[in-house]
Amino acid sequence: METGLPADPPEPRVVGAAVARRELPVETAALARWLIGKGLVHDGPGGLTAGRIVETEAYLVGDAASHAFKGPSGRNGSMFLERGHAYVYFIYGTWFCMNVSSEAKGAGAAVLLRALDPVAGIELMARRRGKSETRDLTRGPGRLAQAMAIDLQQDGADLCGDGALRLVHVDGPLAEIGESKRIGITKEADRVLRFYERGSTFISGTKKLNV
DNA sequence: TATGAGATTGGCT
DNA sequence: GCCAATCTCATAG
Repeated sequence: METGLPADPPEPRVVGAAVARRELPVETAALARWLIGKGLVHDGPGGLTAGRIVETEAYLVGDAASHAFKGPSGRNGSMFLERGHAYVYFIYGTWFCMNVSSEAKGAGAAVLLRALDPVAGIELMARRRGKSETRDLTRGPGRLAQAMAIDLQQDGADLCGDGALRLVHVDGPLAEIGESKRIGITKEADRVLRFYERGSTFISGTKKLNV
């Protein structure tokens, strides 16, 4: 892999052009698909980390599997922000997961970021994760958040501004996108609302989920 | 006030 | 393949 590249690439692949809010598709599943291949940058503690989004899941309005299904609560408030804001939650007493809020203010829907392809700050990610295997740095929502230093401090952050955590455009060919059922849920388990970059080595779960 | 389930991961069998 | 770790919320008593 990557053996044909020059020894010292002059620029990272992240172009850095911020994603404007008006570019984001208004419907949640469309946003989940659109986010594949876009970049996530965090100018965080210890330095900058960035990755290409390669796996997402959509949690729609009126979706029984969504945290917003029963209305706003203390935890899920950021799901009700206008599209393009971060919704970060703490799960299983151990991990954080990051979502991008979708649709209109007050709607209550979001896209879960499940995996990244690391682009910048890989050594910093490895330190935060306590792991050296690049493939294990950002494969899965909990690992992704830990590698990018995303926690409740980023909950509610505007991802379309010039803040520390932001969405950006990335150079390169458009990814071929696969679809499947969502992972790890029991309600609405048959709905096809997971999107991923075909062939990426950073897809979470088993090989069957990357066809 | 108590209890159980949950959009996960890592370690052990 | 199984299970512990351990926070937040919803539901029940």
